[in-house]
Amino acid sequence: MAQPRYREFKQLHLPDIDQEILAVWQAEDTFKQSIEQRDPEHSYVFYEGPPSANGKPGIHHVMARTVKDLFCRYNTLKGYRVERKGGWDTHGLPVELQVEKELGITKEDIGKSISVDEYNSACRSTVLRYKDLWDDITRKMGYWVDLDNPYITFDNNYIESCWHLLRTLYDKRTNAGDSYLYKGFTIQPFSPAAGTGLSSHELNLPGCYQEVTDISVIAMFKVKQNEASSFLFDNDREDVRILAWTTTPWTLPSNVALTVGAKINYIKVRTVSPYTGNPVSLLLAQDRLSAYFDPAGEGQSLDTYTPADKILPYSVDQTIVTGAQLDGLFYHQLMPIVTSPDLERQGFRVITGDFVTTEDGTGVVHTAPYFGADDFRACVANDIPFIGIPDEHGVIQPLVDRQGKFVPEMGAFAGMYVKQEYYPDDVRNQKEFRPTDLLISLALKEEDKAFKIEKYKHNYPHCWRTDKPVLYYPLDSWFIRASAAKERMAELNRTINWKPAHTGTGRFGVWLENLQDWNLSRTRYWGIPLPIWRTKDGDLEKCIGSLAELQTEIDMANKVLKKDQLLPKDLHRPYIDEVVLVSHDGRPMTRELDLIDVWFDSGSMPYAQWHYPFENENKFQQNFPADFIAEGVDQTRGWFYTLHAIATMCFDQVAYKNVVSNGLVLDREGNKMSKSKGNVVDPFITISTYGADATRWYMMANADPWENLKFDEGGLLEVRNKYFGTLFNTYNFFALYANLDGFVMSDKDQVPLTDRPELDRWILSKLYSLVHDVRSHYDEYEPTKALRALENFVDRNLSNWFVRLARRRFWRGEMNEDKLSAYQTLFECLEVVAQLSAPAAPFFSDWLYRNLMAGREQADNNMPKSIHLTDLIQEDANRIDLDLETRMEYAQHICSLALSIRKREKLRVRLPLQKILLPVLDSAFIRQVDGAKDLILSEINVKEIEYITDADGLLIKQAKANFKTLGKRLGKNMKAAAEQIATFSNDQINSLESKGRVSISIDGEQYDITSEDLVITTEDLPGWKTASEEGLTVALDVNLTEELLAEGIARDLVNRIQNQRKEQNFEVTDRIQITIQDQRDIRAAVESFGSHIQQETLADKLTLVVSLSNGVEVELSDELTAQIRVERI
RNA sequence: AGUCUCGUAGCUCAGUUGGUUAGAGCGCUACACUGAUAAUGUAGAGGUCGGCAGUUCAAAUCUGCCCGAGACUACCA
Repeated sequence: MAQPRYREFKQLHLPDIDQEILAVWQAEDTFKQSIEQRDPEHSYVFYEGPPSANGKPGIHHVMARTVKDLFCRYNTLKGYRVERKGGWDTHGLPVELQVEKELGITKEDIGKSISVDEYNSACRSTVLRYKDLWDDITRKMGYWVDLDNPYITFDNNYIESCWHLLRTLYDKRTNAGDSYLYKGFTIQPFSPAAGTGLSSHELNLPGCYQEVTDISVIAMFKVKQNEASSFLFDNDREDVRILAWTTTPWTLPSNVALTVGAKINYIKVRTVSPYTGNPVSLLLAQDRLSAYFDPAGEGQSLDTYTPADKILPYSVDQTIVTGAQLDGLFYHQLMPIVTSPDLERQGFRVITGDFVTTEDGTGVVHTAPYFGADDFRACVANDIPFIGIPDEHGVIQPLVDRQGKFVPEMGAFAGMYVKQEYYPDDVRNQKEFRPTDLLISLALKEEDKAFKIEKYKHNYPHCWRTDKPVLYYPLDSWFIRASAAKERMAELNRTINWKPAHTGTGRFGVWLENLQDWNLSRTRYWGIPLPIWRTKDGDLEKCIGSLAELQTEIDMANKVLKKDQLLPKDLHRPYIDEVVLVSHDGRPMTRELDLIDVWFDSGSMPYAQWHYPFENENKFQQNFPADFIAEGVDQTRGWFYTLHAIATMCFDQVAYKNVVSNGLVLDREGNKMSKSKGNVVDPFITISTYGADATRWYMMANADPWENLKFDEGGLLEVRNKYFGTLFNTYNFFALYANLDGFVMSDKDQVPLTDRPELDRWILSKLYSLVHDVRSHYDEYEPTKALRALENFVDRNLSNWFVRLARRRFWRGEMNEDKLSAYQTLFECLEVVAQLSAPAAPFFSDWLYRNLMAGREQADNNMPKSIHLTDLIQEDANRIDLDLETRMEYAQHICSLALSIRKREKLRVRLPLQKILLPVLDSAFIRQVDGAKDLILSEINVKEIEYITDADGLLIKQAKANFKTLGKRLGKNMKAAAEQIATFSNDQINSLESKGRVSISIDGEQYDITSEDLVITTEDLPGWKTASEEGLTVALDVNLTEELLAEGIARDLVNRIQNQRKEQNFEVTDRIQITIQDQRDIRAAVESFGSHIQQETLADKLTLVVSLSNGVEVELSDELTAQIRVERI
C-alpha cells in the first residue's frame, strides 16, 4: 500500500478543527496574507461599526459579525483587498453609568467628592474592560478584523477629526443663511436618571417606548367669574369649572393655561362633584360627554347623590359654546404653590391650539409649558408667562430640578421625585410609599378639585440606558440642522442597496422624510467636547476645527489675556474646559460645557479612523465610501443614520453602497433574550460545543439574516450532522480509498471531460451550476440562498447520488481511467465546495482544503497554503450541460418509481429483476434515458429497459388541459373545456397529435386546441405493476426465474459475508475463506455465482459443507437461513 | 393611534409573472439499504396556506377589512 497522503478520521469533531485551524492561521499569519497579497488599488471597502467593550459579547454579536465576515471573505476570494480596521466605541453614558455604579457615586458627586479628572480617568480605564473577552470571541468565531490597529473614539486624533467635521457643519450655510450647527432652547426628552438630554434617535431605539400604568386625574379648574365669563354662569353662586385630563399629575402645579380647540364644541353639565356631592357645573367637549356620564344619570336629582353612588346625576345645558368663545377666560390656579404677579395677570387663562382633539380626555388640554413641546409653543404664542423659580440671573427655572425632584419652594411636595421610578428600589418597596402622582391626586381630591382619579395604561418613552422614564424638560442645546439636508439624504439613500430593501425604503426612507434636527448636546463628562467657545453673554463665538487652530487661538489668548496656557495633552474634560480663548474685541471666551452625542463619534468613523483630513489623505480616498457595512436593524436610526447624515452634509456622498441589516436573535420561543429572563445564550459555550462553523452556518442558512432568528440548539445539531457531517463523510470516504490506491491529484494527468463517464460529467455540470448560483447569491448579498444551494448540492447530488452510485468504482480493482476519473471528479467537487463554503465556514473549509492539498502532486503544488488565499473559481458555462442534468433527473425519477414498486410488491433490491418498461411519448426521452441507462439498471438492480411506444399499441393516454395557455383564451369556458379534455379518448389524442389540432365546442363556441394546450400522460400499462408521478410512468417486470432467484441469493450472501468481515474487524484488504452449510437454494446460487461472490468478498476459497459446527446463523430471506463461517487466511 | 414587515405541516423554512393534486428538512410510524454513515431510500400520518369578503375561468399568490406577532413612528393631554 502507498504511503497515506490524506488524513483519515474516526469522527467529526468541529471544535477540534477550530482549534487546529486557529493555530495554523496564527502560525502562518493567514489573515494578514489574505489582505496583503491583493492590490490596494483594487479594494472592497468595509467599515466596522465599533462595539463598546464595556459589555460582554452576546450571541447576537456573532450573528452580526458572521454577516460582516462572510462578505469580506467572499470578496477577498474574488481578488479584492479587503482591509477591516477594527474599532472601539469608548464614549457615552453606558461607560459613565458603569463607573458610577462601581464607585458608588451619582452624577451629583462629580466635581464634589470626585473630580472630573478622576472620574474621566476611571471611565478611560473601564472602556476596554472586556476587550480580552471580545478579542477572544472574535478569534474563536473566526471573525477576521484587524484588532492590532483599531480606531478608538477617545483618541485625540479621532477627536480632532470629529472637530473638523463639526467645524465643517458650523461653516456650512443653508440657502437661508443659517448655520448647520446652532444653539437653541427647546423642550426635549431628558433623562434625570442619566442626567442628560436625549436625541430623537436615542428615543427611537428599540424598547424605549414601554407600556406603563400611570395615575391619571381629571382636574376641575374653577372659572373666574367676570364680565367676560358671565355667559357661562346662570347665577352668581354657580360653581363653573373646566374639566382637563392629565396622565402626569406632577405637572399640575406647573399648570398655567388650558388649551381648547377653537372649532371644538363644548357644553356645560350641571352635576355634582363625585367625591363630595357638592353641586358643580362642568365644561367639556360635547363629544366627550358620554365618556364620563352614564345616560342613566341624566335628569336625576342632584340632591340625593352620595359619593357612594355609582351613577352621577346630571343635566346638560343646551347652550353650545365653541373653543373660540372660551378663549381668554381666566380661572383660579389649580394648585397655588408657586405663582408670580406676571402669572396672576397673564396666566391661568384659556387659550386655543390646533393640537387639541376629542379622541380622549375632555377636549381640554392642561398646559404646563416647561414639560411639553406643544405646551411650550402654545404658551409662547399666547404670551403666557412661565411658571417657576427665578435663578440668580433672573431666568425662570422649572419647578422640577434636573434630578427629577420638586424644588424646595414646592411646599409639601418639595424634594419628591416626580416619577416613582426615580426613587431607589428600597424606598419604592416600602409599604407606606406613595408615588408623587398619587399624592397630588389625593391632595386635589381633598380640596374637591378632582373629578376622577384612575389608572391609565399608555406608552411612554424611557431612557435607553437607565430604562427609567424620560421627562420633557426645557434645555439649551446645540443642534445639527439635519432637516435642511433631508431631501438630499433621501435622494442619496435611493442609491444605496439595502438588504432587505424595505428597511431602506420603509423604515429608513420614511424616517428621512420626517427628519428633525439632530440634538447634539449631552450634559456629561466622558465624551467628545463640543469645540465651541463663547463670550459670557454669548454674542461672540468660535468653533475650533483643528488642534493647530486651537494652538493659534491659545497663543492669541495668552497674549491678550496675559496667560500661559498650553494646548491640553488630553482633549477631554476637564482640561479642555480650562482653556480660555479671546474674542476679537478682547473679551475672554469659555467653552460651551456640552459634550457631543456619541452617535456622532461612530458616524464620523470613515474619516476619523484615518485621522482625516490631517493625515492619510490617500488612504481615506481609497476607503470612502464603503462598499459594504452590516449591523443589526436596531442601528437603522443609529449608526446607519449618523454615517449617512454626516457623509451627506459634509461630503454630499453616501457613506456606504451596500448595507445588510440583520434581525434580532431571540430565544427558542421567540422571546427577546435578556439577563432577567435568564434566556441568554453564551456564544462561548455554543461555539465550544458545536464549533464556530456550525454556529455561523446555522445563523446564515436557517433564514434570511434580516429575519429575526429563533435561536435553537436543535438547528445547530442539524447543521452539524447534515451539512458538515455529510461533507466530512464524503471526504473520509474519498481519503480511505485514495490512500489505498495511492491517488495523487495532478493537473497534468486529468482525464479529459469528454472521456469521463456520464455520472462524472453530470456531477461536474451540477458543480459548475452551483458555482454560478452561489456566486450570484453572494454577489446579491443573499447568504441564505447561497448556503442552501450548497447544502442541496452536498446532500442530494454529491453524497446521495454521485458517491452512492460511484462507490463501487472506488473500491473495485486496480487503478484505471474510470477509477482515476472518479477520484479526480470527487476531488474537484470537494475542493470547489470547500471554497464556496469558505466565507461562511472558514474553519472546516480550510481544514478540508488542507487535507486535500496533501494529495496534490508536488509539481502542481504551487497552490496557496490556505483556502482563504485562493482565487475564487470562475464561472464556466462550457462545463454546464443542462441536457445532461435533465437526463439525470429522469434517471433519479425512474429509480425512485421503480424502488417504490419494489417496496409495494415486497421485492427486495438485492433480488435482480428482468426489466422495466417505460412508456414513451417522444423520442428525445429515449435518447435521454438511454444515456443514463447503466446507472438506472444498477441502482434498481434490473437487467434491461424496454421502451413502449405508440407503435406497440399498449399505451393508454390521458389528456389534461394546460390551464396556462388555455385559460387566457377560453375565459369562463375554461372549466367546461378542462372537463371535456379529461374525457378525450386515445383515438382523439392520437388524431390531435397527427393533425396538430382539434376543435371542441362549448356553449356553441368553437375553439381550436393544439398539442401545446394539452399535457399528455400515460397512466397505466394493463397487466404490469406500475407507478407514476408527474407524467412519468414506470412498469416493473416482476416475473422471477431460477436464474434471477439464484443471483439474488448470491447478492444476499455477499452482503452477509461483508457484514461478517466488518463484525470481525477484518482489514478492507484481508483475504478470507468462506464455508457455508449446503442447501438447495444456496447451492444453486454458488454454482452460478460462486466466483462473483469470491471476487466481491476477497475470498480465496468458498466451500459448501453438509454440516457446519462453528458458523454464524444468518437470515437470507424470510424463508431462508444459513450457517456461514468467515475466516481470515 | 398610525406606518412597515410577517402569519404555509408539531418545529424551521421553500413556494417564480395568479394555473392542474401546496413542497423540503427536522421530528413521528413502518419497512428497506449500508465495506463512507451522528448518514440514506421507500411508504405513511400530519395543512380550512391566520380569518372573512372581493377581483378572476382560476387565489397560498392580487385588493379590502378583521385577528395575531414583531419592529418602527407619535406632543399624545
